[in-house]
Amino acid sequence: MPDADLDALDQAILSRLQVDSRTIAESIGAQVGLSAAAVQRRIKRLRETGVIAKEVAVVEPKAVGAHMTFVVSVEMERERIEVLEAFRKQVLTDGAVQQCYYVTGSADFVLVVVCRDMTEFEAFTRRMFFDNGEVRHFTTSVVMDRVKVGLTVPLNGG
Amino acid sequence: MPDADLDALDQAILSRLQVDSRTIAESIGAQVGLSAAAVQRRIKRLRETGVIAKEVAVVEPKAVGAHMTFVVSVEMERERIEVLEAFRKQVLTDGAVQQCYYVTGSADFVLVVVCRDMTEFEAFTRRMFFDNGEVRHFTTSVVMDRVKVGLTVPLNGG
DNA sequence: TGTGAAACCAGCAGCTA
DNA sequence: TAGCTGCTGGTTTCACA
Repeated sequence: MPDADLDALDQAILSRLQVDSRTIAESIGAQVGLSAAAVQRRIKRLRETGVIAKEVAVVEPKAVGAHMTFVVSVEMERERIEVLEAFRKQVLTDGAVQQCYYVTGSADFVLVVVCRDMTEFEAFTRRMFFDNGEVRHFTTSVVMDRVKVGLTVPLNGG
Repeated sequence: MPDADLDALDQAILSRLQVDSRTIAESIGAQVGLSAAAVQRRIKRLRETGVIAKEVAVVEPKAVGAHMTFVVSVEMERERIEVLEAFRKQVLTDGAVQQCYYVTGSADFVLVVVCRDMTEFEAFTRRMFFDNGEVRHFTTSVVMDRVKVGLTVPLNGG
């Protein structure tokens, strides 16, 4: 559902909801010059058309004992479609993988991985890379600071 | 606020809210064996203690014309604290930067950047890298597929 | 815009560790 | 005692006409 052409009002609504999805319609309406009901109608439409993909709670990793984050670049042995597909599936089912991007360049995949500690990360690398004959090489970067973390998308009128 | 020791009930609640923050308390309660009021109390506490950092709407990038995603590794000229701090600030204010991690290894920062098209990305690299004398080198990977994108944190009882 | 339904929130009492 | 539960009434927010 690409480009569900959104007017400035929709964009203003989205820019609020991207920051705080609990903002009540009345408050948004006051800001953008719309009645609460009108705002709710637009939000409903944004949900139905898939512009708003989902609404989620963001959990502070440290608060649940997930103290370490890693950025891992992965290079596959061969770029056969089956190999890539199998790796995709593995990634999707593994809870430690927060994000995975299939990219151009020297690496094939870039992963963001969240673990309790180094031991857990080692277990992760074993099940994901060493036990997988199709992984040629991987490079780990330890995250020292999560400078900016979000899924916010730039909106022209944002 | 590290390790606000959460029991299995809290974890079960979080695992639902991480996927869909609009899940109503009654539904969660039915699943975990708790009254709606009790669930609401716990959610409130999780918000107040910062375990739930925020609740956000996730916007489908393509739906708002953001068709391209990039993973960019950045190496700074010198690792002086001022230089790093200045870069941090720039990152935080730039809407195209969705995520930024300060990492160990050959790169200093890893960015996830979202743009409408290549032209916009070129403008981004100019203002962020070329106009910044402290950036020694950067490497761009174009994202072909966002295999897995989220901020979900693994919960032991998840 | 307004009305009905639904979800959330605060106060109270009882139970358990 | 402290903390948590379930219950209930009052309020806010939402959804639909």
